[in-house]
Amino acid sequence: MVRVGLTTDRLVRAGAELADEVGFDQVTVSALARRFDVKVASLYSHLKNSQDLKTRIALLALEELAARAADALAGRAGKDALVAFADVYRDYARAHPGRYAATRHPLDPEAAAASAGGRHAQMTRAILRGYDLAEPDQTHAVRLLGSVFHGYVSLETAGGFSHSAPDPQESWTRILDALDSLLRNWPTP
Amino acid sequence: MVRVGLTTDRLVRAGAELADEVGFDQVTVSALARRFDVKVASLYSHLKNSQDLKTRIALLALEELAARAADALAGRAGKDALVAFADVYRDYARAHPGRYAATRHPLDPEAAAASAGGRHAQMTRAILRGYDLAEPDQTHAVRLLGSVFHGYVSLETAGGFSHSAPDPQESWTRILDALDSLLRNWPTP
DNA sequence: TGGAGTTTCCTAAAGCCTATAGGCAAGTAT
DNA sequence: ATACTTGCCTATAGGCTTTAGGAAACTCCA
Repeated sequence: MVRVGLTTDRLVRAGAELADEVGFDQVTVSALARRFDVKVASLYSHLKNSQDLKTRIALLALEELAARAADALAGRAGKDALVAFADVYRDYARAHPGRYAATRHPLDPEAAAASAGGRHAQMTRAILRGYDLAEPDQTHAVRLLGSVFHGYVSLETAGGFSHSAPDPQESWTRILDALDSLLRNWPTP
Repeated sequence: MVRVGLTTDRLVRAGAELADEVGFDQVTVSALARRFDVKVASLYSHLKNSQDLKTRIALLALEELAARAADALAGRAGKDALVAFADVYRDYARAHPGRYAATRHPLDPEAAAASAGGRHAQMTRAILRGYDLAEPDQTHAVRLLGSVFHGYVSLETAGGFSHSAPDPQESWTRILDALDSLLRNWPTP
C-alpha cells in the first residue's frame, strides 16, 4: 500500500484546480479521488464531506481574491484604485472560472465570519475614500460597486456578452469610467 | 395502475415550484417523481433527462420574467420605466428564488435562441430610449444595467446585505436614483 | 361494442456519487 | 523490537440518473 501523502490542504488546492477545469458544480469527492489515484473513502479522513470540500474551496478562492485585490490597491487611489480593483475581479474570474464560482458559494455563518468576505467589503470602502461620500451613501455605493463587479463578471463568464459587438473589454472600460463619474457626482435626493 | 396525468408542462411547472421551495440545484427528477407519487422512470417519457428539466424550468422563468417586465414597462418612460423594470427583477427574485436562479442557468445555443433572453435585452434598450445615448454607449449602458440588476439581486438573495444597515430597500432605491442620474449624464471620454 | 393500437406508468437493472464502518499496513515513538 | 498512530484500503448501503422492456389504461374506428 503506497501512501500518496494526502492532506486537507493538498485536496483543497487540487479541488480548486479541478473546479477551474470542469466547473465548480462538477467538483466531487469522487473526481478528486480519481485525480489522486486513490479510493474515494480515503478522502473522508481529510474532508468531512462533499459540502466541506466545497466550502474550503470557496474560502481558498476568497483568500486568493482578497490577496490580489489588496495587492492591486496598494499605492493607488481614486479612479486608479477603482479600475485596478475591478480588474482584479474580472481577471480572476476569467483566469479561474471555477474558483470564482466558488466565491459565490453560500457559506454557513461561521464559515462566512472566518472568510475573507469582510476584507473584500473593507477594500471596497477603501476605494471610496478617494471619493467624497458620507454614510449612508457610502454603503449604498459599496453595494453598487459589488453588484456591478459581480454582475458584469458573472454575465460575461456566462457568455452573456459573447458574439455581440462591442467588445466586452470596451464596455468594461466605459462602465468603469461611468462609475467613476457617478461616484464623483453622487446624487443627493 | 392509476394514471396521474403527467405532461411535460405540468412537470415543468411543478419543477419550478419545487425550485422555489428547495432551491434550483436541488431540483431532481427523483424529487419531482416523489411529488407526483410516481416512479422515477415514468418521468422519462415526458422529459429527455435531468438537464432537459432544468432547461425547461429556466425557459419558463425567463418567459414569466419577460412577461412581468413587459407589463411593468407599458405606459412608462424615463426613470419611471427604469425603476419599474428593476423592481420586477428584484421582486421576482425574492418571490421566486428558485425560478430566478433558473434564469441564470446556462442554456445551449438553440435553447438560448428560443428563449425570452432576447426580449429582456430589447426591453432594457427600450428603457434607454428615455435617455439620450447613442451607440455604442447604449450597449455599454445595457450591459451596466443588466450587471447591476443581476448583481444586486444575486448578492441580496445570497444574503450578502442581510443583518447590516442600512436597509437593502433603501440602497436599492438610492442605487436606482444614482443610475438614473448616471444615464442622464453619461460621460464621454 | 369490441378489438387494435397508442399512451402511460411500471419493474428491473446498471452506473455513478456520497457516506460510514472496520481492517491492515506504513510510518513513528519508546 | 514493540506498541501506537495514521493513511489508505475493502465492503457496504443508500440515493440519483438513465435505459429497456412489459402491462394496464385509454382512444378510435370498424
